[in-house]
Amino acid sequence: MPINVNNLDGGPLYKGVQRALMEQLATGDLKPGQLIPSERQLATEYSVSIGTLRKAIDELVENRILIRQQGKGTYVASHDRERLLFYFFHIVPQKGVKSYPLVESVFFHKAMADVEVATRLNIALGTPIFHVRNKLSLLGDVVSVDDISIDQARFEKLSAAQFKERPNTIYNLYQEAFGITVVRTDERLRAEPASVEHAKLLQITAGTPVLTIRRTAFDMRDEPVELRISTVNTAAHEYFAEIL
Amino acid sequence: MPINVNNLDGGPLYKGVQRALMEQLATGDLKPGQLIPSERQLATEYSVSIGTLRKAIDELVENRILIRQQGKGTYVASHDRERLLFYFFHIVPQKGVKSYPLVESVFFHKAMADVEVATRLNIALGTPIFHVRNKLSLLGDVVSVDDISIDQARFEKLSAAQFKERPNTIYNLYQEAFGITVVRTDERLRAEPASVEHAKLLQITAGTPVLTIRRTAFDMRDEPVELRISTVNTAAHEYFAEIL
DNA sequence: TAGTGGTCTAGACCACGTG
DNA sequence: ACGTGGTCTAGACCACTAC
Repeated sequence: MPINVNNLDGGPLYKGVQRALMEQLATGDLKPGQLIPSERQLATEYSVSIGTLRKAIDELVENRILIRQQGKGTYVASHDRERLLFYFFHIVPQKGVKSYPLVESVFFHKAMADVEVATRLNIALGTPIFHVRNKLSLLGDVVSVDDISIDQARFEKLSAAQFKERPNTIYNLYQEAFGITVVRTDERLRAEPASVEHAKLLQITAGTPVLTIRRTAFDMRDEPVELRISTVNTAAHEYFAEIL
Repeated sequence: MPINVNNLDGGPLYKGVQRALMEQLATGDLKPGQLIPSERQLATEYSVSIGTLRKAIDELVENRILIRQQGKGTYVASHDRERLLFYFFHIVPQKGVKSYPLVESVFFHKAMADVEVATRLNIALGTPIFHVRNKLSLLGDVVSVDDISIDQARFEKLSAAQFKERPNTIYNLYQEAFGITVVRTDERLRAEPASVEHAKLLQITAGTPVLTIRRTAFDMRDEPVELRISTVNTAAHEYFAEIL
């Protein structure tokens, strides 16, 4: 049964196919880790040529929403450890090789959105949120304290236990328990003096310069999901980004 | 006269075409700002189909080495102000909109590579370098002091005057005067206490937390060109990066 | 009107993974 | 052997720019 994605909107045909696929992803019709139909099959379904269908998928693969594997098929990307380590975790040792951090929970609170959280998450001031604090260690040293804020309305029935017992990453939890996939983040960095509270957790003296990373995470519909403020001790580690 | 880029190497045909084009770019056969031959023309030259030729160009356009303009043609990218502001300058006001910094020269010295410079530029310790220091201001406030190190061997006869009188950016100078095009950078960020020297230039007190950005710039052959250490006052500005 | 890049077709054959 | 994605062809027509 052919599906019509023609230019009811005016744009190119392959963009229509792309939107149709994205819709299936956003609704959870196609789930992370799942194999999508073959290109020939999809081309028939949408009544487009194989070339056009491939062009639609090309951009989704570039954005790491789909993953092609020759001989096997095309998968919906999922938040496995390596993927997250590679794309979303930017703290590396000043000397040595990147590794995965040990995460320990400090607390799990209900709270209300302050100005910064409300602005970044695009919700009203005072909206109920979860405020989670984690400690991240590399090679035995605490290098970062993460303060995570998420809208309670988007994460109903989330419990401290889910946060503490999860075997995988937090983005993995968002994806598996709530169907929310983080596809993009933006990060704002500043140098600030460590607060007494953070200094204690980082085992440094208050006032020592620390790097703060304000990261807003966005889902497939480009709506903000999470604000995470990481307070990083850059005595032996640093933030690394490759541009272009 | 058709040119042969066939599988003497084994890889896909479009990769061969891509390498042939890259070679013309790296040698300066095709210069920044210049219009390259049309796709139909190139397809004929290299004896490939238009689809294959387009695929070769697609990746170069993604890497911002070429720029397509429908109706006009395909250009070699050049380091104009907007391009650099957009891709390589990451300091933005905490509140307000991104703008171009005012650059003032502090000094222009000959020096010798220390351990850090030698490591990053992949040259021997003590190699003669230029060490340039600039002040960057946004909206009247000094926000960054940039310490730039480049290998004297790669920039022969570079003068202080060239640095001070240039109407454009430094990368533009590299490109126009030395044929070196920066296509990629990596950046490492730390929070550190401001040195007396830097504090004075930034008009803050020594020891105040400042953000340091160690940026290594690479050319089209992926060889390091420049190490730039930016010391940034993040009282009213911040570093911004979009991930993915 | 002529030339450019942008989209689209309807195939063919190759390289890879799995049973 | 079969099905998958990867490459490649040889066109056609559209949208945009410039003259």
